[in-house]
Amino acid sequence: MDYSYDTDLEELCPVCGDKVSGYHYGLLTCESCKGFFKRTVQNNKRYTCAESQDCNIDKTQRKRCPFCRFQKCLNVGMRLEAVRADRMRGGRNKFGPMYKRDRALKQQKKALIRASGLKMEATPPLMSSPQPDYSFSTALSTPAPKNTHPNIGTSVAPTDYERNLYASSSLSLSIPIPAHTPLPAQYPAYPTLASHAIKSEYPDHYTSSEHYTCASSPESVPGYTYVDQTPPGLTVPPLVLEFVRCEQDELQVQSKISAHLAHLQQEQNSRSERLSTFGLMCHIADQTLFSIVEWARSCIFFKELKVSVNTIFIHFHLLVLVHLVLVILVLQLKLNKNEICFNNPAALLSLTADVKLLENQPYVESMYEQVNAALLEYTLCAYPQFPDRFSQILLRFPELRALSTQAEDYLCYKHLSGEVPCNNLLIEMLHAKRTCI
DNA sequence: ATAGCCTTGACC
DNA sequence: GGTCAAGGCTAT
Repeated sequence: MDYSYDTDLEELCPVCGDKVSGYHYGLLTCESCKGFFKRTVQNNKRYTCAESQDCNIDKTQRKRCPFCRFQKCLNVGMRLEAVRADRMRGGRNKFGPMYKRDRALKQQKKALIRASGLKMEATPPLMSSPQPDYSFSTALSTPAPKNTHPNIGTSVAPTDYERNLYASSSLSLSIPIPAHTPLPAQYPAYPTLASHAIKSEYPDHYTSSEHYTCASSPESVPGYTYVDQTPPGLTVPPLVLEFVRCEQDELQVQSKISAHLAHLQQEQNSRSERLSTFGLMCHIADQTLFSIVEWARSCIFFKELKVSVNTIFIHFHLLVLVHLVLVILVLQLKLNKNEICFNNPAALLSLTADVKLLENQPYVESMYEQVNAALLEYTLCAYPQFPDRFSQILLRFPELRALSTQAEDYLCYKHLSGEVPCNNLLIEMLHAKRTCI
């Protein structure tokens, strides 16, 4: 296996693909995009796009359209609030711990992949499949998903980006999904620094308003403080490795959610009829849904599934709920990062048991078995002192499903009483599922 | 206006 | 005292 691509990819600026020079305004970017972002925010610049606001931003073309470049900066998660209103130089900001943690996670991931790569060269994978045609090694013959930065090479406004998730030719839904709640065509009219509408780093009293800290502030990432350490000398099953590999960049997911929340907050402040807390949560759940769809698009299982993936997407709203419940699981069971990787595939595959019209049932079943086998192998190796860890984890899935069903019913009820925001994707998927099954 | 290099300063 | 992300400076 060739891991150099993954390693190299982490060195690329998510905005233009140039060489990364360090963490700037919330994430790893190149020096030029750092400067561009700083100039734009500090000088409160306004740009317009001469084309259709979807210009491609790469190293050679980044100068051509500052509008789309700035839009992309925001889309990938660069933080307005990291630009200092008082222009104070030097020192450290509140993102310090987040950078540190991200670095540690990247290091862990790299070490895990490298160590397993060396091991796999020496010894063949332990796993065997009852149906060789569907075995993981076969699946891997397709290029493994390597792009952890789905936005690279594209410059899309949130609306376009979200629409693109469903317009993809290979993975589009067979059911019509109406356009998502429209976000402004212009890039979010970010508040001016002078107005202090953005919580700035300094002086610290701006922090009295918690509007822009939300869930993604470095000190509040509940549940996702993984209890990791893969024991030295452990042979990690290739499937686990694959999940670790196709996991999305956590910092970017956080940044995107944060940017979305900031945007919602701004909308809340400007619109006359404000959303209820429940309405806001629906928006946030939608955002999570996009993350999961993104994950699925890069996951080997779904690349292989091809046709029946449409059916499975319909179940994604359940996964959003599963995700929320997972936070509780993490706290209760102290799952480590490698086990967390099983959440999406395992939960998803177990949920597909409900799908009556699954076109490729044997493949799904085979994958489900492989996911379980890999998890079993991993838990036995990593926790020999807790032989029932595997069954403990597995036992939680019925609970998750039960909770998902409850949440689904609640969502339906809320929908019927008109409390779900228009064009909510969760609802659309719920409808699609009911008409499909 | 851009982007590469320089200076600064809180935190380890 | 070293690190490294802030802001600053300045050729292009």
